[in-house]
Amino acid sequence: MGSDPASRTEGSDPTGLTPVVPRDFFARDVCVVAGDLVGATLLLDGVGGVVVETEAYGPDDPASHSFTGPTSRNRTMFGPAGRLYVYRSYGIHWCANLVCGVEGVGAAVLLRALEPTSGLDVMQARRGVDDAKLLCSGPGRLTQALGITLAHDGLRVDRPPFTLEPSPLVDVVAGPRVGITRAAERPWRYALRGSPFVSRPRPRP
DNA sequence: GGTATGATTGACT
DNA sequence: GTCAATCATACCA
Repeated sequence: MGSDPASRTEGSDPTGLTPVVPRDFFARDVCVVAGDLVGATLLLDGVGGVVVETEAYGPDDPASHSFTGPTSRNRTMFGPAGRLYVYRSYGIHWCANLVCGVEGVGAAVLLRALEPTSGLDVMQARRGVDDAKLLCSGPGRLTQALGITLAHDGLRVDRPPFTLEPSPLVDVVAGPRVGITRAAERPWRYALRGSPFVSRPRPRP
């Protein structure tokens, strides 16, 4: 004991060690978190890599699932920050988001791409491809490689089976979001500059 | 009740 | 470049 509660994550920690994710990391503006997540290392059961591409979906955002209010699908978005919001995309893929901001507002960061660093063999088996650039370069590919499904919806990303280790000092670039029709002009897509592992090489014209 | 849409991917021309 | 797969949700009658 004796450490500042504000510097610790919620819940008990049997190790007594300092958590790598500050408790308030996700309780900030969704665009700031989306940028700060670039460079972070995300693992699920030891499988994953470095986040190289994210997108922010905020309140008052016509492109966000939260725009029309809570539903059975998006209720996790309106819960506590730092949890996983998983939804089915195009009836085929899973997409993973990290809930941000003040509880009840409905903001989240879409994980769009990772640079694979751990458990390459597991990801290759799940994806059915060997090329590292095809393992996690896209929101649907990323969830398939890590094994994320609706079963992970609502779980905290800073506790097992997940680990998240943010990393400062990365060169982040921003551009328009991908694959949306509404509010498409907002530059809320963030990526690691020059990374060959992003889902699209450059922002769309 | 029906029908259109989508924060995607992979296969194909 | 085009297009199908596949289904929960949104919207309309």
